[in-house]
Amino acid sequence: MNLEEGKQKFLQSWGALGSSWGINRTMAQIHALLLISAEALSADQIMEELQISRGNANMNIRALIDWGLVFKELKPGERKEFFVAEKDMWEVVKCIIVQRKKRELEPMLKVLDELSSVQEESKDGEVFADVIRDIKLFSSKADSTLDTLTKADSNWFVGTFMKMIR
Amino acid sequence: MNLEEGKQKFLQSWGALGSSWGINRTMAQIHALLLISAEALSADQIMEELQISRGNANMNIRALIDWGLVFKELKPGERKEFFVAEKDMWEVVKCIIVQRKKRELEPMLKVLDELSSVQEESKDGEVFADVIRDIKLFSSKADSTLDTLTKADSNWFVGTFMKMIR
DNA sequence: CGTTACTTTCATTTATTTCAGAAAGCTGCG
DNA sequence: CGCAGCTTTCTGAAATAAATGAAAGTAACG
Repeated sequence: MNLEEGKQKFLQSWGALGSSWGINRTMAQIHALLLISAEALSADQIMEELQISRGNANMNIRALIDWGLVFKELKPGERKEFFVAEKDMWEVVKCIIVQRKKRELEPMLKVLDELSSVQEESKDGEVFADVIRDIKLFSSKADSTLDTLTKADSNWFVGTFMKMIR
Repeated sequence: MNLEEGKQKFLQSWGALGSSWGINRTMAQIHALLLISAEALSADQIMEELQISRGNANMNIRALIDWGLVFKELKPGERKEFFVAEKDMWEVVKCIIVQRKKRELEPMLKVLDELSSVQEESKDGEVFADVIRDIKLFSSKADSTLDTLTKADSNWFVGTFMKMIR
């Protein structure tokens, strides 16, 4: 496989992976493209490379910047904006964890708290309370674990997990 | 909040969470409904409760069974099939991890292997190789970590993570 | 100022996903 | 058989999400 084929395949696969991770296909592809670019790219270069419209490119670049996965880079003497991706995989994963945690886990914990107040003396009521308690226990644990993870640096992560998995 | 309101809210929230996890809304709601039911439910009861069609119910129950999140239960003397959910949260999460790993991580690892063969003497070629190597490293680590996790039992998980996060 | 070189927004269009309901498949029983 | 009682599969319709392209907005520079 040559470099060009490899790049195409990578863009393709990263896009597919992204779409099952709450990141839309194009957003993931832009990220992939920037990941494997030696230089910062302009919006026009991204549009050209991925064959997408200006609007689409802009919106997704913006979203990636919000997530903290991509940064603006201004070249002296150029009026265009250029973009670079965060290339440290551990940082990338941390960003994604933070976003998903915020969007999913935290709202869920809030709902679970409300649901804990349900009290009813019946078989159904008991089962309900049990399930909610279990999920809450599990979610809080996940929440604090993720907090710790996202505060940790790469070496700590590698070290701890390596020990953990023997 | 009374039990009925609580149930509705739970069905609602679990459905929303599911849909950002590659599990479709209805599938997640059926799972939620079974989770909080003291008794096994029939397809008809599920249709009634969630106001969904027979076809929809059937397809999603089937999918849940495939995933290992729901089991058939045959009541003696009844021709209907009844369904119960796996209620141990740790088992539930393990199921989901296994499915997602199979659907996402493993294909990605395969692609990365192919992409490792790309060799080209240029700045771009170098960056590409570097990125692929990093992702591969990270993914393999994630892969073996998840393997260990899914083989572990609940107590081990709780213990290790509690230690890990102080 | 006003022109130029971009960036951002937004109403439409287009693609994807999900669902209801009809039709077809089983299974067991008389 | 053939009918009753369920389960499964399929297809077109409806809902949802994403992309386009043109118009509006901004900022640097003479």
